Amino acid sequence: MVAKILCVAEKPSIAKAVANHLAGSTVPASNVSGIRWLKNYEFDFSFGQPWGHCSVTMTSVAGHLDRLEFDERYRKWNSCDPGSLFDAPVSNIIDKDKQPIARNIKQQARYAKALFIWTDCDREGEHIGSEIRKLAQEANPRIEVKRARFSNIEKAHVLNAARQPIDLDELQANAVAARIELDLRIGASFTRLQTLSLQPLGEELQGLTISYGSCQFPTLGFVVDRYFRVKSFKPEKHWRIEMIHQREGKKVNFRWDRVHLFDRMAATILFERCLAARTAKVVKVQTKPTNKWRPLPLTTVELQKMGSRFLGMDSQRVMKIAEDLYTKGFISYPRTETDQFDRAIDLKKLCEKQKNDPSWGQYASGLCEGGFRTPRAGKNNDRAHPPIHPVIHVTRDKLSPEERKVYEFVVRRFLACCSEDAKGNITTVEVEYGSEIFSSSGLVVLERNYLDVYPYDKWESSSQLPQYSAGEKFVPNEANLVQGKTTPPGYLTEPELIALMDANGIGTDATMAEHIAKIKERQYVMVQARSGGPILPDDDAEEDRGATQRRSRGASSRRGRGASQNGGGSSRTQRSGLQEFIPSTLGVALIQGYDDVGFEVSLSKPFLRKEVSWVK
DNA sequence: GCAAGGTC
Repeated sequence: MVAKILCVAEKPSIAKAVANHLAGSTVPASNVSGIRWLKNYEFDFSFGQPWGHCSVTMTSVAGHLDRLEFDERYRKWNSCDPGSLFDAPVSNIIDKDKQPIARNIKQQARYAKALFIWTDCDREGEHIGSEIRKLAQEANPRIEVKRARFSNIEKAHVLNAARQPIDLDELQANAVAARIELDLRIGASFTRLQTLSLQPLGEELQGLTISYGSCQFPTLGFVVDRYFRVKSFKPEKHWRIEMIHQREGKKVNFRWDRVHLFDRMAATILFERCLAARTAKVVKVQTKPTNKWRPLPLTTVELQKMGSRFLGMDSQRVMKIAEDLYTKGFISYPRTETDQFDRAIDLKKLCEKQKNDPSWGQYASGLCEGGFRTPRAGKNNDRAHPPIHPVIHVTRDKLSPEERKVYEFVVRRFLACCSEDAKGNITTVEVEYGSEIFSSSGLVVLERNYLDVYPYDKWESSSQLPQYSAGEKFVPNEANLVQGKTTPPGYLTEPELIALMDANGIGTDATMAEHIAKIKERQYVMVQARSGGPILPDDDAEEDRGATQRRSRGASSRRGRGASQNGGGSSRTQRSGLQEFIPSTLGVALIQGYDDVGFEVSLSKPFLRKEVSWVK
């Protein structure tokens, strides 16, 4: 008799894709009673030894099945001292809406020889695998359990994974079990303690849930930390030498190599040497090619950052839309840390699918006709999902306005990844004036390449430098000692917060947006549109030019480092319209309160959480 | 009325 093997994936889309690959053709889906979107796929497949030719049922769960909860008598908020939640009995239950999924696995496991677990190859996937195993073994104690190791759903890779199964990683599964229990006990006990003891302190606190969470607090901590850095900022005076030369009707503003000095006397002495020298000497004129690199393949974190920067949506909204697009089959899985495409994915074919779009179709055609370049590879690979990319072409009328924005971004980003870098020439003129070196540069963009399809990056030719030749001397038209001062940082913006959470291991790509939404909902932080004010970390701001200055306005546009690779571009345009986070009195008080308690490890800082969720 | 992590 043919052996039966049960395969269970983490989500329906993987079950479907894997089933079709293993079967070699589209497998009909059969319904599972009690749950509309769950399907079973039945087909034959030859696993390697010892299983051989088998009859397979492929199905899935939808994330975790189990939920950890306190026993009945601890559930009411006033039923116990919050501290007792640290050792109150807890148990795993399966929510009612997940019961049909569990029932399906048990039914299918009953007559199966083996269970193959196809959950994502990450820590949570390992734990979900252990939940599936527990169910299967309840129905069939003798079932053999294996795990497929796969990092994408490309056919050859999937077939390979099916034939070389490994074992579940118990250590990782256990680490997640510990994480779940800690989060529940600490979250529930601190939340009850805070809410019950703080609410009576003020009218404004009535009815508020004053929650504590191992991720929400470090998230809030970042906002509060920045707030205090802005508040306690003391401007420092500095001085710089400005030198302007006019030639061919153009005003050339030379930058001082030292940028500025905080010592007035030193700056003055250097400035006087410049004046004493009278003439400046051109020491180097150099024109060299420069590139602006195309973007890296798209990760979740990057999608969220770009969303709040360019699409006018907060990170939670962007993720919601991206998930909808994924569910409809328009884009790939939107929760990924991977910024490198696997060789096995046919990227050209994906470009081809975009050929008929009225906006970027022509550009996509260009890629198909020779413009295609293999994308750059970033440093991250979660071995579970490819970078976010469009799966099929979708016409405008099938999308809501917000869906359209996110889909368009995903497509343009993908096409940009598959393009050539932008190319230009940068000319730098370096002069010696007194004892000091000054320089100025001009950029000519020669080939826009990926920029044509990716308007989110800016790289434009600057005004051109007049001719200079090495060795020549000239008398500057103006030389000034300019006093400026350092400017405070801005309040934290959403892309900055996401970057901090990412770098410090707070939350996962799937949950960072939720934590941000949570601290807003709890009224720990407020959001305001960034407008004017001391935003730009640019020493041109807030200059006090004093009485001696003759410098004309409008000549300062040459300050930018036109050729910086991967640079963020001018911050002024990118930052306008951005939201920034200001902590509420409550938010500040909570963070300060915890810091004042002086735990060995600060709960407002990310270090403890990072240790809990650290992988290897 | 609590957490964070999956996913539909």
